Amino acid sequence: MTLRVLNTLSGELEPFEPADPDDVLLYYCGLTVSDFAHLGHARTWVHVDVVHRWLDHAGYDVRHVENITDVNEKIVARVGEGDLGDSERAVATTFTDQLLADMRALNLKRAEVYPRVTEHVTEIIDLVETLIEAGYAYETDGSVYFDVHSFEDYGKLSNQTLDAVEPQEDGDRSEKRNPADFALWKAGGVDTDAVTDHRHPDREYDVTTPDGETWDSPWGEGRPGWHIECSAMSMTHLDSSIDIHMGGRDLVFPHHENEIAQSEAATGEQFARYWLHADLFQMGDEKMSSSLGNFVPVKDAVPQFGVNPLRVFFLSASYNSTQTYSEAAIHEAEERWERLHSAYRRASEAADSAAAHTTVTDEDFHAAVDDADESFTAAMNEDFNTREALTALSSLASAVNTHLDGYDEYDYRGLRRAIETFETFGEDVFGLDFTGTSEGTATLADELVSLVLDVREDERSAGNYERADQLRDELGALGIEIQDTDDGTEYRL
RNA sequence: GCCAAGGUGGCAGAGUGGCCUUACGCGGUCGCCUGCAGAGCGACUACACGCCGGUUCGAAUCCGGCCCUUGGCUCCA
Repeated sequence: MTLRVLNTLSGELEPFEPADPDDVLLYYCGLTVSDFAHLGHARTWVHVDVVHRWLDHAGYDVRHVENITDVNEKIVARVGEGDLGDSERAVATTFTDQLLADMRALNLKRAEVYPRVTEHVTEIIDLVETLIEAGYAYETDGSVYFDVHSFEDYGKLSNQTLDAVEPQEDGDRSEKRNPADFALWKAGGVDTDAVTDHRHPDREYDVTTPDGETWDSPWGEGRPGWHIECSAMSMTHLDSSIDIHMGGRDLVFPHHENEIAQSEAATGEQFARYWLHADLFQMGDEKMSSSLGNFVPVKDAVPQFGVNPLRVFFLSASYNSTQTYSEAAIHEAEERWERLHSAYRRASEAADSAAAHTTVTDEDFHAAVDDADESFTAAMNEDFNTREALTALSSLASAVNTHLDGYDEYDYRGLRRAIETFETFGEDVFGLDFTGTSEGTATLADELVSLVLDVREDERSAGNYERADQLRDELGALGIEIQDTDDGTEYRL
């Protein structure tokens, strides 16, 4: 059972073998904090999270680093907008705080560190100096550019040749030797044209011409280029050569291509051995993106749909295929989640009931649990096929229900195995919350509902079904669904 | 134009040569169960694989060509 992953570098499925057999160094290209995170980001996060969790499950010690880009013209563009903040750093902090809150809400495993560009300018400058000394970069008028012609392998990730890239004329930065050269360090302050471009025509700003932050460097006052930060932070917090580098497919070129060029030019080592790219999330027939303004923010979606349904929704398509937003699809995922959760609860209650015996053995049940276990593992090992893995969990739910419906006395060991499988794969690997008691509010509300249910039960016993149904309908109108079972009436919000 | 991913049943979405799985789920139909409903179980429905050729005893799955969609081509997860 070896893990195979689709490496963008080769375009092929490759056996996964970390440099150190016990550890995995994982870097995920995080966000530029210039807006609220949306479901497209959330989808990638959840998949990165599951990769992390699966590697944990496989016994690796995962060192996971995730950067936050807090220096960018788009951030500066929002200075003075509403309560976002009155400086680049303040705006970045506003969105960073929300981003981390969104991640917690999505039940993502924490990265080891969330490094920020503003905290790594020293390392960035050191890396740029190394590149200049090695002849891979040149300085012009206080700006420093990477000379793509000096790096032989340029284009190996996106499978493009310089000839294909070069015709894309840049225009404004004429001090570059070649159009494809990219900035490592930019002289002066923010690009005011870029800031203006990113301002929203319908929004009001307290500051008309905001400044971005600048730093001293050997080439004078300036700002770091976009790509250099990830190289610097990956090397600082992990190593000069790491195992996995992940990100959205839209980053393959130029961002990741440039990261490879500058990193490998500087160190002479392979920057990352496996490049995994999550495909994009679509809104209708175009991608969901901040710049297109067609996005659903995470902070709105989590309360609306719930974290478990959202995670199931994202995992119901594999990370390297596109997925399209639709409320109907998310509601379907919610039903799927409910089915899994309800089977888990039934198994737990049955295992604790007097009807469960260690002397009862349902061979079919055991075989189904074995099968779910093997299928889940095989699916995940084949490039994290979460959809197939989800299928295995559905089968497990069916197996539990079939057993409980078919037997009057229950197979205790079988139930325990099913429960453990749900917990291992559903909770630990997929990050679903099976054990949490819905919202964990065993309060006055619960007692009141119980009271109403008792009254309803009395009416039912007396044959007053009209009255009983009326109570059920009225509870339903309040958002409380009830369900009569052999073991009494259950309800959920 | 170049690079990349993809085109599968009403929807959504796995499957990469012959257990075809018409996977799993949603939807729909019918049974069981239930006072009813819901949930659950069982059965059925949908016998699909962009188009045209080719390889093969046999292809959704391999090869060639074409059409279309999405993404990237220096703001992008």
